[in-house]
Amino acid sequence: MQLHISPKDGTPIYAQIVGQVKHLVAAGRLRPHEELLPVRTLAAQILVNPNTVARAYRELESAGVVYTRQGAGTYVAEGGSPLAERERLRLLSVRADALLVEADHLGFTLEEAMEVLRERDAALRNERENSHAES
Amino acid sequence: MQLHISPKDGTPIYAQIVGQVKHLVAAGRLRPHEELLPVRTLAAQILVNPNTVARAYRELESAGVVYTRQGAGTYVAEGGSPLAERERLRLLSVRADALLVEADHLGFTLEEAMEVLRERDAALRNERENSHAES
DNA sequence: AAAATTGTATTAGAGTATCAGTACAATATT
DNA sequence: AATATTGTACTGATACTCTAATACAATTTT
Repeated sequence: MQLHISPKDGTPIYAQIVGQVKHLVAAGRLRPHEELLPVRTLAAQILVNPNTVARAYRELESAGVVYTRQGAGTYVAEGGSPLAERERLRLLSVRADALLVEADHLGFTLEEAMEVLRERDAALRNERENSHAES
Repeated sequence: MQLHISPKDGTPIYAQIVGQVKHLVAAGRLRPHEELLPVRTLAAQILVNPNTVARAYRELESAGVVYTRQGAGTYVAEGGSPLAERERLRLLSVRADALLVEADHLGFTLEEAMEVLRERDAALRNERENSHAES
């Protein structure tokens, strides 16, 4: 599991871990039920305190991205989180609004924004293909 | 200018102001060259320190959303910011990635995510229409 | 059963962000 | 020119975030 941490990036280390793991899961580089590195191992690898990794794992569990079994390990959860439809839509709308406001401000049309979205989606899917090929 | 501030929302007051003004501009409720409320007036309206509003206005100016003339006032800027194409694309891609990762995790397909995006865009445009009708 | 490995809990400290108080500078208005 | 109105700069107090240190609990392995 390759994580790239920038201690002085402004964004907290634990948040960087959360974001990158989410991205890895979305990209399929981490498959359901696959075990994440133990907190101490990952902590040693990226040179931070184990608690920092533990916090990231806790947040990921809250988000439904992973599940943990104390003494055993932390594993990638399967399927989407079982949230109510209304809540799923609300969460996605927040991101959509952010994208639209940013796009408008940057002078992109809706069509252009959607084109960018398609391209980024293709990039994500490409990562997924590569990761399957590797393993 | 109607702003809804939640002092204990977790997100800083100045950030709430920034976000809502950006949204208002994107929705056309604030037109180019329109004057924002003076820092003291808005501060009194939402019951915060003028400095907090001033900070928000400063951030908005850095973002190219408004321009300020000391002694005169703060006004909505026109057009998109004159950023390099590469930078514009990068900024939008950040939002797009966030949307896609979230969508994947929530179990939305790309098509569904794009549909949500269209709906939210329609909602934004609707706000715009209403604000024009009002004024 | 013992030891090793894993996640968890609690506490504390350093740093930073947030906001308020006050005084200042530039522009507009009278 | 004088006054009022606007944004700005500086300082400081408080609260909170982030990280680390240490000890604990549950599970797996030997």
